[in-house]
Amino acid sequence: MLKISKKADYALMALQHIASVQFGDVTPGRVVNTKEIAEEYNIPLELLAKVLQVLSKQGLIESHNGPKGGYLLARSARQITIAQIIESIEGPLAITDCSHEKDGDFCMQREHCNIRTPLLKIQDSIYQLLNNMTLGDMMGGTPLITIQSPAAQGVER
Amino acid sequence: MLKISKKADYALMALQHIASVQFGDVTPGRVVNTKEIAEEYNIPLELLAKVLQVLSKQGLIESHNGPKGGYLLARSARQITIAQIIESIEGPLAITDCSHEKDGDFCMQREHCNIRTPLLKIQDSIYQLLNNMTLGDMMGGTPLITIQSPAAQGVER
DNA sequence: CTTAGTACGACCATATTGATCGGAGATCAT
DNA sequence: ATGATCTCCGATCAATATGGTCGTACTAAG
Repeated sequence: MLKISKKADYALMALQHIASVQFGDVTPGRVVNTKEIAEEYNIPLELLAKVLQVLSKQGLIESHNGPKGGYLLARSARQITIAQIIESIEGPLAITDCSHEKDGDFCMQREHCNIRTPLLKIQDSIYQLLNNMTLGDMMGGTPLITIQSPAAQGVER
Repeated sequence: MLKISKKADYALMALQHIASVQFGDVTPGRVVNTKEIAEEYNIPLELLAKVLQVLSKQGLIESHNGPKGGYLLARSARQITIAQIIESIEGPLAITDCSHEKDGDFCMQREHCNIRTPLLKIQDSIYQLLNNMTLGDMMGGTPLITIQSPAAQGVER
């Protein structure tokens, strides 16, 4: 059903939370630890920890060790796109198996496959969609998302 | 990774094939049986059969029993959208679990969930994308996707 | 040097999906 | 009518992905 995984969900929630604390009015610049997020959103602590580790390794957030430690956004919320977040957790967007096939690495039906090209177009459109929306947009502040999907420029129907 | 299932893949291939036979130059109007499609695209016969049965039950194709039997599109290729095909097989498009929650049927983190609204916007955009492309578009060699700039206007929190 | 936190890797349980098997019911040709 | 060919339908199995857990090591602040 084209679902995104729970881990990715958790990643989005966590990043939204971190961003809102970091740029919020109350305690701006404060680091946020795993436990705080887990409790706020009822996310299993250990699982969330792993998600945050991945995000950290991917360079979306910075980790600070030790007591009083926690996580911080690595860049501005406007510079983190939804696509980046989801791909950090789930790997490259691939609507269909043959999306990133190298030469000589075909699926069984590739030979006469008639749907690869259109599917890749669709995939590209979805990617544009996700990549044109940032964490900043998600937070309400000033929602400026502009989607001009390139794949969409086709003829009208 | 936002992947669509193999069954849905098969459904798309099969429908594309049926459509191209039905409206092709060679033997227009001919019915197509399961075996022919399975062999052409290297799809496991039994699995494809089940997929076609579902498509038939969903009213996308008509089945004709007995020898010389097979399948026909139930309507014109331009009236069958990619969204309809995929949803026939995979059920309603749901990018996230809470997409179609009824009242009182919350996910654990719904209470403080901060990402539901933006995700629903994204989902809607993807749906538009899939619903604006038809089987007919897929065949014409020039797939014309039309997105009407969707999602993220005014994500309020 | 103790404590509170992250980092990391191995691990299990369950759900989903892909795929298979067996038979029942139609339909057409002969 | 009868058999061959086809769809129809339900049950089942295997593989994979996913969600979730555990234990331990490492780091930094007090």
